[in-house]
Amino acid sequence: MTISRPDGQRSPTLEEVAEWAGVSRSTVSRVINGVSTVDPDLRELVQRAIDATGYVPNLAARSLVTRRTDSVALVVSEPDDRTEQSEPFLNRIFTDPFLGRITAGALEVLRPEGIHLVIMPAESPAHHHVLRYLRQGHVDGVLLISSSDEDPLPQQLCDLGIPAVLSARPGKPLPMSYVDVEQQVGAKLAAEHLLAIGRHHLATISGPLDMPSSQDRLAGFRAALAVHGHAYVPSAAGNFTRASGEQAARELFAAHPEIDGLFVANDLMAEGALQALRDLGRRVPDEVAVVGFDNSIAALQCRPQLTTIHQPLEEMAAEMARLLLSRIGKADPKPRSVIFHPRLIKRESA
Amino acid sequence: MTISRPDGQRSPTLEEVAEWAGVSRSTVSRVINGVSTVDPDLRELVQRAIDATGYVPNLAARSLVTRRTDSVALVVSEPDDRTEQSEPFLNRIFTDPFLGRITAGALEVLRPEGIHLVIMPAESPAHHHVLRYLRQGHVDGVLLISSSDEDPLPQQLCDLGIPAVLSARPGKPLPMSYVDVEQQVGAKLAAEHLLAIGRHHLATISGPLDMPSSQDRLAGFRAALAVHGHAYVPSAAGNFTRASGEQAARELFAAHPEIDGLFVANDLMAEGALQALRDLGRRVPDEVAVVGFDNSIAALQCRPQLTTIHQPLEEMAAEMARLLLSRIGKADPKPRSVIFHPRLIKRESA
DNA sequence: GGTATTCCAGGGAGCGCTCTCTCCAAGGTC
DNA sequence: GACCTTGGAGAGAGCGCTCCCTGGAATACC
Repeated sequence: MTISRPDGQRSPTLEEVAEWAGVSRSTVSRVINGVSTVDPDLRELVQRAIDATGYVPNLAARSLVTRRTDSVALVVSEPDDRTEQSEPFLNRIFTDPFLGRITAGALEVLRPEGIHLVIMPAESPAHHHVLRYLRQGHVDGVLLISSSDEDPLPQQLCDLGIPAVLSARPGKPLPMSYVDVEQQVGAKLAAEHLLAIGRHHLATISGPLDMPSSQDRLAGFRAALAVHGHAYVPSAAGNFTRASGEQAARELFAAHPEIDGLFVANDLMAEGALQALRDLGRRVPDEVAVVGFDNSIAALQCRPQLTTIHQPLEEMAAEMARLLLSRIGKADPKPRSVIFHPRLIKRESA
Repeated sequence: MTISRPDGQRSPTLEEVAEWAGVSRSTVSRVINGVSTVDPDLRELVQRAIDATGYVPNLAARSLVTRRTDSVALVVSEPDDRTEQSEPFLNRIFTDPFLGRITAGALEVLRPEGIHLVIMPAESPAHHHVLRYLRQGHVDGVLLISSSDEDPLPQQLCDLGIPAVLSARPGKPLPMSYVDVEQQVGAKLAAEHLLAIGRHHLATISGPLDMPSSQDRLAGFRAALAVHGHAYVPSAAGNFTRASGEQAARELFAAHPEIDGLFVANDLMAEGALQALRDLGRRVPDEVAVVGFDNSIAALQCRPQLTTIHQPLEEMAAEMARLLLSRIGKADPKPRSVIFHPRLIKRESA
């Protein structure tokens, strides 16, 4: 950094604070780091010196010796094969309420620990950029939001030995901690609710099929319906954006006009589907019942408001942060996973 | 950080690479940093040593001496007085397409320079947290998205002497670089378009009135209408979220059912207003014409699609990044500002 | 009263890098 | 051939901090 005080001089060092207080560097260091074996009078003297000089520890010097930076990265990753889409990656992740909830949940845990969170988008062509950032030791660990099966980032982080926690079950088995929600159970809740309100022609809009979570929701939905004798369930895949949900709904209803119950793999796409249904003149929920997934704020902003499957993203992110901190603290590399339970939130759309 | 190679040993140092190649630390350093005065053969030898050992420079050690970190922060700040709102800050900023466009624009400039961008939300109670992060020297400079007049962060960064660039004209005069768009001109474009399509009862939904940009858009709209003899212009303030736009529109139409032309200070609120109008049974654009602001992706996802005022956010962010880099490179602290031009994008809603 | 023990401040090494300075060798000049 | 210049490698200091170790003073123990 190039920090210089307003008057042009450099920011004070430990040594200068020590001189001000008439003590040794070590003593100031002890005060800064809250070591208890310091005489209270001296401690106060040093504290005054710190205040007087406006001292702030130099992070580079500190982390050179402690090998800690007290910050972790939230990396939002994107696989290769989806970069060609209409809506740019950055638009997508910064439009979906998902990221805000994750951030909020993680900060809830990290801030009290004095750990900073830096958010980094990592769309595919810039993967190496982010990887370099991580390898350089800017952060102590990584919260990785990775969607695709094909994403090499989890494996790479693993190889690098950087502590990391995943936001979902990895596509390939990997010795990493992760949190997840019971995707199949969520889908089952949706299926059973649609059946319970008397719908017979069910269909689903899934997420991208290279994502384990999308696969699980789709499989869970189909499995639940199979139990009730529904062998064939029309489906169309979107990419979790509103526009893709709208598009998928159009396709689905063009091919299967008889559909009267729709499970959509996230709320944003459900909102798009609602739009499509409105354009098609289908009344929701009278003619078509719609169930979303996420229970994001988008679900409340729809008309009609979305019945949806709640996943506790904030708690999940908080747990990710906790898992990461425990990995950073100890040298214990034993990966753990924590699975959360979804639940049905009944509103107007189904 | 606690990086250890998979096999448990620490990552290699310059010294080790030098030993591998049989040269001095200095030579390896020169190769790493692309200094030209190195024998090509030696350079290649060193390069092989780097590859073989998997060497990555230790950032802390480097920045301890260079006083550079090669990363900048994108800080999204929030003033004190707005934290009490219904929709949490993190939800708001990670739902508005705004941030994604800013990030994209900044990365466009920063990545080719090898500069990393870290995104940090800074809602008011956590200001000191972020400030500490910045003071510790994690970053070389700051791109500051600050909305309110009352936000102390610009002043604080100024006092700290951290290079920073603002995303809008600061509320109080400050020796900082900033970019902005001609807000008043944008509002004028909206006003004149609404008049041009024959609307006579105009109103506006503004942003929070503690934001200079909101004030400017409101003032610009009023001024343009005053020229055409409209003395009184009903207005209601939102907070740039969809829900607040919906709410504001309801209030406005309850008090002034005669409104036939509406200028909304951003697209997200305009989308909310469209929702309200639909609920009220007012046809857009036939009965009420609506003009938004931003030309965000949200404008395309509305029904009807929004006529809006385009502001080139990506280019503005890129310019912010350029201004910041020039401030970081040189010691020249002369602040500069760059003002962009808005333009009207005609679609369906007006 | 002498020795063992505890407590707490200071000294010093060293984290991994950059960067200046020095030095050597090769080439050029008169 | 003696001198100077230049290109390019190495040596060494030092960035600001932590942390181990040492040592002196204060206290406890026999």
